[in-house]
Amino acid sequence: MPELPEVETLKRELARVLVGKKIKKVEGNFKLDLIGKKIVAIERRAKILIFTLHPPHSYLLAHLKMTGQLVYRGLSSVKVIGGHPEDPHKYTRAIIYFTDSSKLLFNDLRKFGWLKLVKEKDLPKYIGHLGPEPLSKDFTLENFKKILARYPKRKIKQLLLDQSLIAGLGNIYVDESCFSAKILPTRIIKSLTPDNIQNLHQSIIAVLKLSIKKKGTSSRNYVRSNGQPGGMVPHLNVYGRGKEKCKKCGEKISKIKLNGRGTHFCSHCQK
DNA sequence: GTGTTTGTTATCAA
DNA sequence: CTTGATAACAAACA
Repeated sequence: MPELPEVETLKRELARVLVGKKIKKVEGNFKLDLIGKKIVAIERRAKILIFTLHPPHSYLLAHLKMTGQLVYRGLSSVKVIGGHPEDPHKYTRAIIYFTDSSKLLFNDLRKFGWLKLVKEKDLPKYIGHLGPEPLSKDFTLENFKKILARYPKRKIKQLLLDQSLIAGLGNIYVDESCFSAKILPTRIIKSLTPDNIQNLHQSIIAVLKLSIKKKGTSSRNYVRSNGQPGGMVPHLNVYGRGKEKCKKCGEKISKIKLNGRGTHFCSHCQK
């Protein structure tokens, strides 16, 4: 599940290799009129990648949803037995070729992800409703408190998943942030103490930063731009660890459904 | 055949 | 306006 750290990893890796490249050809079903356009910058907003193009005033947006991958295949002439992991396959939905013969593959097993060519004036439709970036200076403790105060009756997990309030968290990092803050994801917001809120604010930032450092969580489909997995899985405390032992106290990790989402926590460490 | 996996949006209900 | 629930999208996996 590509969430903020995974998309940020892709942004950084792809920016290094794609900025300055000109598009030669596009294959796939997304009807992208990109031929002759040049990538001049790559940004991220929430879980959306934004490729700034030249000529100006148009952008290529990418959302990987649950199983999308963006894999870059450079100029390596190395032959790999059985084929490169980055080569096109059954789930390759689009390929963008560059004039230097390198290419970018968009793979997506479940077809929820998308690529879109968007004019500048239409950008707000895709990113205008999003809340603050948790790793930006907009995400202050005061700001976070104000957001929470608006929805006193929600469960904290539900609020953290709402992209219009805080941008970029998904199921993995919400569960991990709650563990790190020692609060249950089921807690009603108005029951949270100032200490709880401060811990949660710091935990969100710390968990996201650690995952970016480890290049993201590859528990399912996510891979880095080179096709390799990220290194965050060994650092997860609760997500995907139902029935395993808590690393801190040894208690069995609980797994429940909360608002239709698999939700993981330690009932001893989190209150 | 059944349930589970999850990002996002739409829709309906209270 | 808030909130909660459900469906829709799709395909693999146990």
